Amino acid sequence: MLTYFEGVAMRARYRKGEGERLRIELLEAASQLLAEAGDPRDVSVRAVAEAVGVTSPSVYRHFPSKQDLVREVLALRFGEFRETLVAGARGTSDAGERLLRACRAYVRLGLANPGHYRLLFSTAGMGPAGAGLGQGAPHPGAPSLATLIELVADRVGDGVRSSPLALELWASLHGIVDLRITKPELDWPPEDDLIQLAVRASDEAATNRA
Amino acid sequence: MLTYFEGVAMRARYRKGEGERLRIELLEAASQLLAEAGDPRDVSVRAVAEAVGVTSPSVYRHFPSKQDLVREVLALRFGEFRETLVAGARGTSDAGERLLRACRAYVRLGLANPGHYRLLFSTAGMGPAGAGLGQGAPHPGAPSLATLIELVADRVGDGVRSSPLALELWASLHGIVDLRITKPELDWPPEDDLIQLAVRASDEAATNRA
DNA sequence: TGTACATCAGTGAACGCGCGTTCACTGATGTAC
DNA sequence: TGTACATCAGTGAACGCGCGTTCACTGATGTAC
Repeated sequence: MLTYFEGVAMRARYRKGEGERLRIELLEAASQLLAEAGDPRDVSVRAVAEAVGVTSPSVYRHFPSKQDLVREVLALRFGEFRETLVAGARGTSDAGERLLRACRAYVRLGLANPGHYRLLFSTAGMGPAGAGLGQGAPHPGAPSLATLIELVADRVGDGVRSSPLALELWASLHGIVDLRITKPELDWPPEDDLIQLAVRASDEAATNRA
Repeated sequence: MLTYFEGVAMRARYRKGEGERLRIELLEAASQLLAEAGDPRDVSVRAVAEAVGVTSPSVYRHFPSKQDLVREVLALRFGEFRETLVAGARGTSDAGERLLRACRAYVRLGLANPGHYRLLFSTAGMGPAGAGLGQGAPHPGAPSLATLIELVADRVGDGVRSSPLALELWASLHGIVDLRITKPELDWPPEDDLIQLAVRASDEAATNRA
C-alpha cells in the first residue's frame, strides 16, 4: 500500500468507492495511539493521520471532530471489554465460578491493556477533559456494567438486589487494576488472592443482606 | 489588599522584604484550581496568576516552572492526606478500630475533595502527562503509604508481612473512592459497608497467611 | 534630616509551539453517452 | 471503443487559540551616607 517517491513513503490513495476503508484505518490507529497514551488529550488528530500515512484534514472527511473519533474508539473498546467478561465466564455452569472467572478476565484485560483501561474507566466522563462524552447520551460502558450485574445476579439469586453488589465488586476490581497501573513502581502482590477476596466479600455481603 | 483603578481591581504589591508572601498565595490559588480541575493540565500558569491578581511572569519569580509549582502543591496535599489518616486513627488504642477509622478517614477525605484525590492518586506519576514528577525522586506520597502500612502492621502483629496487606487494602479503598468520583452518575451504595468489608477481608488474609 | 542609590516586586509585550479545524484546490477514476 | 464529465479521495496552506516561558523594563521602598 506504500510507494516511495524520493525516499519518502507515500501511501496510495484508495480507489473511488473504497474511501470508507480509511475510516477503519483511522479508528485502528487512533485506538492504538490511545492505548499508548491512556488519555485522549495526548493523542492529536495529526498523530492519528500520520500513523495512517495521511494528512490531518483527511480525518475530517470521516469524522466530524476529534471528539467523535475518540468516542467511536471508546465504544469499540467498551464492546471488546464486555465480550472479554462474557468469554471469561464461559466453560462452567456454576454461577460462583463464572463470576470469579469474569472478574479474573476483567483484571487480566485491564493489566494487559493499561492505556485502554484508563481510557475507559479513568478518563472517560471525568471532568471537562474526559472524552467529551455527551451529557445526555447513554454511557458506552453501560452494557459492560450490565453484564457484571447479570453475573452477580446469577450468583446471589433473587433474594438480594444485585446491582449495588455489582457496583461494590466493580469498585474492588477497579482498585486492584487502577492502582497497579498508576503506581507500577510499587511491589504489588499477585492479584489473584485479591480477586478471590473481593468476590468472597461480595458473597458475604449478599448473605448478610438476604 | 485590593484597590480599584477605573473600576478594575488592582492588587497592591507587597513591600520590599515581603515578596515571599506572594509565593504562599500562589500555592494556595494553585491548590484550589487544581482541586477544581483534578488535572494539572487543566490549570494554566496564567489562571493561577489571575486568581491571585498578578500577571503570569510573576509566577516565575517564585517558581522555576509550572512543574515545580504543581509539585509543591502535590507535596502539601500529600502531607495533609497523611495527617488526616493519622488524625482519623486517634481516639482509641484498639489497633483494629484504629485501622478502620483511618480507612474511613481516607475515603471521606477522598470523596470530600475529589479533585485533590485525583491529583494525588490518579494523575500523579501517570504517563507523560502526570505531574511531571522526577523519575528518580522519592514519591511525595510515600509517607502516606508508610502510615497505612504502620496501621496495618499494628493490627496484624509481627507474624505477617504487612506491606502487601496494606497495598491490597489501599487498592480496595482506592476503588471505592476513585470509581465514585469518576462515575458519579451511578447509584452508589453507602460506602461504609464496603470499607468494613475491605478491612475485614484484609484481616482474613492476614489470618490465612499467619 | 535629606538625598542618592541599590534592591526588590511586579509588569507588558512578545516568542515559538502544537493544537483542532477550515478552505479552496488537485488529480485520479468510474460512468454515461 | 473513445471521450467528456461528475464524483470521489486526499492535500497544502493557513486560521485562531491558549499555552509555558523569556526579556527588558518600571517604579516603589528601604538603606547608607
